Amino acid sequence: MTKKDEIDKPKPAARAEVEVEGKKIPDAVVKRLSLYARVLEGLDHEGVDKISSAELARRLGLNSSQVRKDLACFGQFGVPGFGYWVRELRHEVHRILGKDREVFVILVGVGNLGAALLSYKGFLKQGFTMLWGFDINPEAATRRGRSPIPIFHVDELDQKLSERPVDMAVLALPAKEAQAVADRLVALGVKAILNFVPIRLTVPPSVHVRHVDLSLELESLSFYLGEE
Amino acid sequence: MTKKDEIDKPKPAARAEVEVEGKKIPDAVVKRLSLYARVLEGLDHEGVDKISSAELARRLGLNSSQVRKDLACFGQFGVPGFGYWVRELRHEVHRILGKDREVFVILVGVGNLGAALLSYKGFLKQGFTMLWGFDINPEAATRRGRSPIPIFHVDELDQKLSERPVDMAVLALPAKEAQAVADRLVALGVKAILNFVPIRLTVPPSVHVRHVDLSLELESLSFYLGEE
DNA sequence: TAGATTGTTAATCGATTAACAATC
DNA sequence: TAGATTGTTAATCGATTAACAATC
Repeated sequence: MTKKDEIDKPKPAARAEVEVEGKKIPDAVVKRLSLYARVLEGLDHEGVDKISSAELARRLGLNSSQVRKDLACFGQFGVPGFGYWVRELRHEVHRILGKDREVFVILVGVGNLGAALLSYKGFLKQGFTMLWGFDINPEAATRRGRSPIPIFHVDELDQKLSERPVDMAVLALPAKEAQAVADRLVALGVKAILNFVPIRLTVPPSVHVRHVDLSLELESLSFYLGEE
Repeated sequence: MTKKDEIDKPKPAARAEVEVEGKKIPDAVVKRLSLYARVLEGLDHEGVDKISSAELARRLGLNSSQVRKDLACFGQFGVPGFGYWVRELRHEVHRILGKDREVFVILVGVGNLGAALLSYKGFLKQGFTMLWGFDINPEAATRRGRSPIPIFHVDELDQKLSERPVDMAVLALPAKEAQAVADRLVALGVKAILNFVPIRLTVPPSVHVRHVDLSLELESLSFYLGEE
C-alpha cells in the first residue's frame, strides 16, 4: 500500500445514504423531499386537487422523470394516465418526512448568529419546537437573543438532555468548541445536527449532519464577479 | 412535440457554469474553491510551506485526484514529485477567486434574518464590505439591526446604486417582493445574489444566484430521525 | 539516480434524463 | 375506446476516483 492510498482511502462517511425497506435513498433525494412538501402544501392551499409529474416538476424547477423517480423511492403514489392527487401525495410526503410528529430542537451557541437564528421567524416551521439554548455565557446570550426560549450554560447540556431527550441540535458556536460539543450531543442521543460552524464535524454514521457555511456561500460567489 | 416535452425542455438555466479561457468550470469546483482558500490560509498561518495533494485533500475532506483535477481547471501550480508551495498556491487561489479586490455588498430586507446576518460577525470576511441595508421600514430595521450600516428605504435602491454600483446583494425579504427586487438589482448591475428567500429567483444567466434555504435544511434533516 | 508526486487520461460511479410498455 | 400519464428500464451525462507516464 502506497502512502497515497493510505491517505485517500479512509474517506469520512462520504455519501450520506439511508435505507428505506432495503433501498438506499440518495441524499439528493432527501434534500428535495422537503421542497416537494412545501410545493404540495402550496398547491393544496391554492385548491389544486390533481397534478401531473410534469406540472409538479415545473413548479419545483426539476425534470418530470426525476419527480417520478424520486417518488418511486418510497412507493407508487400516482394514477397512470391521470397524475397525482395533491392532498394524498402531500400526506404521503409528510409521512415519509416524519412530519406527523413534533421534532424537538436545541440551539448550542447563542452568539451573533445563534441569536439571529432564534429571532428569525421563518427558520422553525410547523412541527419543530426549539426548546432551549445553550451558551458559555447564558446571561449575555439571553439578552442578545431577546430570548424566546430559556438559555442555559453549556455545562448543563448533559443534565437537561437527560431530563428530556431531543432530536436535533443547531450548532452556532466558535469552531474550537464545536467538535467537543458535537461529541457530547451524539452521546446524549441527538440524531441530527444542523451545523453553522465552519469546520467539518466527525460523527458516527447514524447521526446526520448538514453543514451550512454562510461565509463560504458568499465568498464563492465572488468567483463570478467579472474583472474590472 | 408532446406536452411533456414542452414542459420539460425550457429548464431554467440548469447547471451554472462559467468559462475560464474556453474551459467550462463546473459549479461544484467553484464551490470548493473558497474552501481551498480557507484551508490554504490556515496552512500558511501554521507555517506549513509545502503540501502534497494527498495531505491537502485530507484536510479538505476530498480525494487527492479531485484536488489535482480541480486545480488543473485553472493551470499548473504544483511541482511533480514534490507537491505545492502553500504560499504560492494560496495566492493563485486568491487570484482565481478575485480576492485581490474589495467586493461591495448590500443587504435587501433587514427583518429578523437580515438583522441577524448583519450582527453575525463571521458572515463577512476580509475583502467584503457591506455598504447599505434596504428595507420597507428603515427606522424599525435600523433599530432591529443595531445598525452598523445605514439602512435606506427600498425605494432608494435605484438612487443609491446609481451613485455607486455594487457587486453583490444579500436577499432576506418577504417572498412576495423578492423577484421584483431581484429584477431591479439585476437592472442596476448587481452580478451575484445570495438568496435567503425561500423561492426560486429567475435572473439572466450572467447573474449568479446562490440559494440558501435555512428552513429547508432543517426540515430535510427530520427524514433521518428514526421512528418512535 | 531513486523516490515521490504531479497533471492528465481512462475507468467508475451515480445522478439525471429519455423512452416506453403498462394502465387508468 | 382513445388519450394521457404513470412507474420503470435504458441511455446519457457529469462528476469522482484510479491509474500512470512525465518529471522534479
